[in-house]
Amino acid sequence: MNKTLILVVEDDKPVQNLMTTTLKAHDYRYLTAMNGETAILEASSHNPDIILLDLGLPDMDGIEVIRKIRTWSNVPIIIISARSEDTDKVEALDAGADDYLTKPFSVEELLARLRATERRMAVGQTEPISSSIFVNGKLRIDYSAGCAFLEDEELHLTPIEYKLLCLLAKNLGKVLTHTYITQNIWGHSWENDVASLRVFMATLRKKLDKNTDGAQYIQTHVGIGYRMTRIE
Amino acid sequence: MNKTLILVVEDDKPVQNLMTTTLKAHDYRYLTAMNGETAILEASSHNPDIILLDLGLPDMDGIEVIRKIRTWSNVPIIIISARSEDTDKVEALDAGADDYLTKPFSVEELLARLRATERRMAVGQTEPISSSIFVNGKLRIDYSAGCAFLEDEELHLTPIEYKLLCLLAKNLGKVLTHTYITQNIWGHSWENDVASLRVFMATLRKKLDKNTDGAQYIQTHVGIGYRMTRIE
DNA sequence: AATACTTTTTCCAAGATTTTAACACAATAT
DNA sequence: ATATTGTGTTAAAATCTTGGAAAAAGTATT
Repeated sequence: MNKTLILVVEDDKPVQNLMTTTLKAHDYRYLTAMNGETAILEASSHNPDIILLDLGLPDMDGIEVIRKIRTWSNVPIIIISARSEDTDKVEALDAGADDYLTKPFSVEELLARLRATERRMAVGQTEPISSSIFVNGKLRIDYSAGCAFLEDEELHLTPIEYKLLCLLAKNLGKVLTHTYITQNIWGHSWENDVASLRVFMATLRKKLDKNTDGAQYIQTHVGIGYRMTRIE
Repeated sequence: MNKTLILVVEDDKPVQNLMTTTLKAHDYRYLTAMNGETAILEASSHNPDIILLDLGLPDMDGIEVIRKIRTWSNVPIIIISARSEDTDKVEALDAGADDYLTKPFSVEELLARLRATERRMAVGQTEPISSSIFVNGKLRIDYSAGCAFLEDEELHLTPIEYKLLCLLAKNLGKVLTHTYITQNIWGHSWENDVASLRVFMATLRKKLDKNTDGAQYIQTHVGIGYRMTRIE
């Protein structure tokens, strides 16, 4: 097997150097990023095995970085942060982080946690090779960039429309119930949510089916819910 | 899915109580052990989903417990220890632990780490691809996608028709009484329901037997009910 | 504060599904 | 053979669901 590739996201140069020299000394390959945007870019283009992420980045909240990456990947993310409050840890872990270390951290502990993470990965070595780009017919979704295209033309989608589209795309071919969809988007399922859902479906369809000849991306299953069908 | 079962290994009664009441309040099932020997016994006999392990046990070193359990199981082990030295953490993690919390710990953090662990476990077990697909002759039902096919052509079924088809399919070869069927579909069994049932059977048959030469998926058993027969 | 944009609510015609009713025919019992 | 009961089929009626317009409410931006 190949050497483990680690993406180090840290804007403080000295700390970053400490980490990279340590990694190099212990036979890891690594990439670096100094801010959230490049972190997401590197993560989507190089598919690292593990990500070490500092929460205090200059351009965006680290939590947002976790959320973005989790939209397409299950790569282990270990947070390394100066914030030691419980609430910070809880928020990061619930956003999708796998582990949380507070600075100043012990290099030995970091290495041990890396080994533990590697060991765990080796167990379930299935890795469905999730790409950060989804394609179906003329529709294309770039999860890492957070935008969708219809034959090279970018779709202007509102946040909920985008979420909805991703949900349907991730379950291509499956019929999703109203309840499942509303649960995923609003976190609950009240009477009115289904009415809202219908409106969003209508606008989404208007945007999607604008350019396609007859093709129907979203199908209704009366009394059940909706699904995205495979095209071509 | 079932509630997560957690084995709590802790010899200090008050701490153990704190943990178990917390777990109970958050909808976990749990087992307890006060020493290493019973911990290993419980782990092997009940196959918990996660183990919370205190390193300071009366009868043996917690590290030994980790090693023993790791000889046969990859169950996630989260250490909860008073020892906060790096070397302790490194030793435990390298012995096979998945995470390490030092006392006194925040209950919220523990819960967040449990959620993170559960999430990680759930990743690997996504859809063994088959299992949720039923096949009989030219008929195919994809339960997880919620749709049915007759020789690659999708059947357009209303919710009740689909339910009915699934009910028959799941009891392939068995005769189902009218009462059993109506109970399953409407939750009750009134006089009129059997009349409705006949109508649904008719439409279902029309859709099913359209494409098959002579084959009869659904058989009538006069005075009793219906059954789906195995084809080919 | 004004503006643009997004989300939610309300409504109803159009559409789809389910139920009911009617009748011919098949099976069974007397 | 005849009566009785059960079944398949069709069509209309009743009911429920959906799409989309339009307005109201809520947010973000300038």
